[in-house]
Amino acid sequence: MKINEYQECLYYSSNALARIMTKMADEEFAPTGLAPSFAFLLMTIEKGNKVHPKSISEQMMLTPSTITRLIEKMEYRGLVNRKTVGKNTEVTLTDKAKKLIPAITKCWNNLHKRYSDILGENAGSILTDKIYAAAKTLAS
Amino acid sequence: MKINEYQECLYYSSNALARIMTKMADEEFAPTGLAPSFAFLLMTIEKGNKVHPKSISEQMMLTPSTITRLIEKMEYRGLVNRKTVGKNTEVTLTDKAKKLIPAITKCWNNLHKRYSDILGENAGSILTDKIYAAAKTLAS
DNA sequence: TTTTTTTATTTGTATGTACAAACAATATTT
DNA sequence: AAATATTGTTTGTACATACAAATAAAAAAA
Repeated sequence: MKINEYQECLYYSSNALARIMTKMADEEFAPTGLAPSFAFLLMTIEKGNKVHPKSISEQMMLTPSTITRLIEKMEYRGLVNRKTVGKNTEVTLTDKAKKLIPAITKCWNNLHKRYSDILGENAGSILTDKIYAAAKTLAS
Repeated sequence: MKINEYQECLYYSSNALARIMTKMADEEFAPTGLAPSFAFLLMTIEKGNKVHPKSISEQMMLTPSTITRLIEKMEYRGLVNRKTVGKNTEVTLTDKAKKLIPAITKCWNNLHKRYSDILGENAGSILTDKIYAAAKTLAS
């Protein structure tokens, strides 16, 4: 089966949407002073206990090296701590970061509201599900 | 409406899918020696005439500055020519690039086949449509 | 117990993309 | 015609992400 137009290409469309969503997320998370991936990192650490880069990487669907880089920066900003235990690294939130969590959650909800208002709550939710399912399927 | 999991977030899901698709596209376009965005740039120029960065930027849904950067690199590699006409820039393919077009098209079809085989031809196509539509809606 | 393999993490380096500002040309208003 | 605004393009700079290689620890096999 041949394709003729970009919009019929999943590489093209998914990247286009991702860029738009990233911009929107940048704007919505701006009040926290964090780019969205950092906010997600903090949320991921907050959610779990005994949080290691490997598991963060799986949850966030980013490579381990990217996680290391994110953690480095958050450590530098005094938002996470790192403790090496054998070959593992345990990552925890600092108090400063814990205080940020409510603001992050709020921004996250605002982001959700912003695109839901445009796409429709239901349509947005279904689309998100389908995209996630496709990502999972294609990743394996 | 509150969300609790990443997979319910369109920013998260769309970026996850985009990363996977980018990797897949990198692999499929590798035989051409071009990263997918360069291949798309060449296809865009080939499709039109009197091709200016502005219109390329609209078709590819990338910013003008990104297009300038892509063009620069392709010019350096002898694949496109640039001619300044007033405040506009006319971009054209070199013969070397024209000879590449069939291989690019082939890779593009391979990419399409690869994810269609996993997602199903129809499901993939519908998903792509919906993603594209959402991108367009959110961009305006 | 030594050797080999696997796993987790980090480091060096590269790339795609964007924003903001600069520049340059055209169009509009006065 | 001069002044102003708009438009198209490029440049300086920054950032998120990844790959491949290096390191280090743990697990499995010999």
